[in-house]
Amino acid sequence: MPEIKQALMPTPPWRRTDYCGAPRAKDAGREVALWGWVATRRDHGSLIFIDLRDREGIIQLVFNPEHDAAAHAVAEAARAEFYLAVRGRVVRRSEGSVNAELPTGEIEVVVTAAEILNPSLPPPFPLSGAEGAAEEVRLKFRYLDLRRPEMQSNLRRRHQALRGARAYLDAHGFIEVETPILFKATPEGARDYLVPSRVNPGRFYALPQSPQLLKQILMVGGFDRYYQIARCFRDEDLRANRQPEFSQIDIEMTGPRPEDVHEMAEGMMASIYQYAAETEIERPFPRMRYDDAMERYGSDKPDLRFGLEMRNLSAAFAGTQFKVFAETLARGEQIYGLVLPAACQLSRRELDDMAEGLRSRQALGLAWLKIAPDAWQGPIAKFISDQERTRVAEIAAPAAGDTLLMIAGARGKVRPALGDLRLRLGAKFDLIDRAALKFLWVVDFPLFDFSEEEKRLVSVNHPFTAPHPDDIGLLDSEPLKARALAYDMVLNGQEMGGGSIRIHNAELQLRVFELLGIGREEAAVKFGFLLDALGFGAPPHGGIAFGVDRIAMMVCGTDSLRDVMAFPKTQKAVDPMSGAPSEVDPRQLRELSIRVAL
RNA sequence: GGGGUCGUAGUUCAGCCCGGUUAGAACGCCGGCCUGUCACGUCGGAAGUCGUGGGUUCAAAUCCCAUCGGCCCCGCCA
Repeated sequence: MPEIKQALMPTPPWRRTDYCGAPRAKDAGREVALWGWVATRRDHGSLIFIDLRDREGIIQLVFNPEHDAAAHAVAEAARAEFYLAVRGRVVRRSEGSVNAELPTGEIEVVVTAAEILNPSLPPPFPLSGAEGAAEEVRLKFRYLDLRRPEMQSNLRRRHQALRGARAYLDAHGFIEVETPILFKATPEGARDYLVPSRVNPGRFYALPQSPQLLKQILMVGGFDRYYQIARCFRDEDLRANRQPEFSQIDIEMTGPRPEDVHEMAEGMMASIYQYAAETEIERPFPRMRYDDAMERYGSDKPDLRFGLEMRNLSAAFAGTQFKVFAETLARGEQIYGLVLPAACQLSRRELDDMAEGLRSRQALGLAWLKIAPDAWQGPIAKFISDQERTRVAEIAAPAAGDTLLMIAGARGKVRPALGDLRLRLGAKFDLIDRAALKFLWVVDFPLFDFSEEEKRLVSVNHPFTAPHPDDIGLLDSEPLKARALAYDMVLNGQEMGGGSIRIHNAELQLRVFELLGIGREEAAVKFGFLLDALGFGAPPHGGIAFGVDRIAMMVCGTDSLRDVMAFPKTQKAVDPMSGAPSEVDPRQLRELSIRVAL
């Protein structure tokens, strides 16, 4: 079997001159040598066509037994996903046999020599055509999945996005510095992945959740402008857009104001979109205060691709006869509503389902009114006075045929709930402009939130975030009212990145730790190196970090992170291809002084 | 930890409600024929622990319970 002999050879019998996807009509007459996988094979008995595929595309090969019997024999033996080397001449296809679907469709290669460099088992799922195959199978045979043009294109766009980021950052004086993967466990934030230290029995490294502290220390270390495409690890449950390990474009600058970070980040994002999508994006991005985002969209990452803005209707219902609203207001709670335009009609059933969902999940009531010119309609219409209608109309301006949806309850619950409803309605009625790129900055985040679980203040961002200069006085009196110098970049309702100006003064940092319930001693043990560093002339600094995977999802237009990562894990954080995580040899555990208690 | 949903040839799915002979289809695979196809065509063939375990029943892919796994979501996570 001549094909087996060639398959044992470590290198191909001839060099490649072109990628399969490269030749065009102008190459007619050229002798080319190609390597690639058999995408499809059409055997006419004597004449055989093979579509050969590599990363650049697909080209049609013609095997005619009258030209070369040996090459033809190879084509006869070849099957899907065999890796072939061929030589031949590029020829123009005859009129009428041109394939307009293929970029190479005006030409074909008449093969004069062919070798099977390696045969293939029949692929366990079809690589062309349908998206059909179950994700588990795709992940198990990821090397085959990655050959698919769609995955090839996604990972290349991701590569281009990173090129765009690097090009911009390089041009603006940022220095790429690598930081350790074996780092120190941190008490705040997500669960850490731990790595035992063999030479220090009983001690553990943690994989970094982000290089946050290290990049701050690089500022103290004088690098002035730093960036890194950093791998980050968080041991939390997975989602369609969340993997346990992911990448960030991590950036830190000495001495910026928030606006300086914004300008830089917008420039970088523009560069990313140029490289990865050949798209110009509009700058500067609008800015929205956190309070406004919550008030109008019920979210700290509002999707501005459609309207359906929320309004606080509490004032309109002061003194109302409608018992539920009256009780809500008496408790000091709020009524928020949004107007669904006449074009979007919800059936009674749909409204009831929505109401039921809100009641069971969040213990919130949904009320609705259909707007008719005179009398509004709905189960609660009879409780609504003329005066209330007038006042609601002033605030929310509904038109005839519209539906007014209202949720009553504590502000902290109502706004996100209505915001969530807004998103579902936007999707349901297809109000979202798919082509739009709606960037914005959300600014003036609160510095702290109160954790009901832990009965203490927690950082909204992280404990190193600087308070707004106007609010430093509030730290002592009303810390929950203090704003942070923090900002998120949001695109189409997705958080692309977030950052802040950091605390660069050890005293202020200790004060913030204290408010978070971290005493001086604990701070010294856990963050001593940071506090020490801040004590040696640490310059003011701040920065931002972007989710590379989410950026890749946006430029590829996919909903699943797994489509833009080469080797993602399943929801159970398993890699079906390698079988990780796996059990290990008892000897390895002994060396690490680890005993497993299940 | 919780909710939803799916699991049947290599793949995608039908059959399941309403239990009843040999569990079907398409694609793929194997073999034959075919010199202009491009999802080639055409003739024939092989291929299934119905996720796993238990239960109900004369009889289970089908009904019940448990369990494992994929996906989506809540919690968790910036």
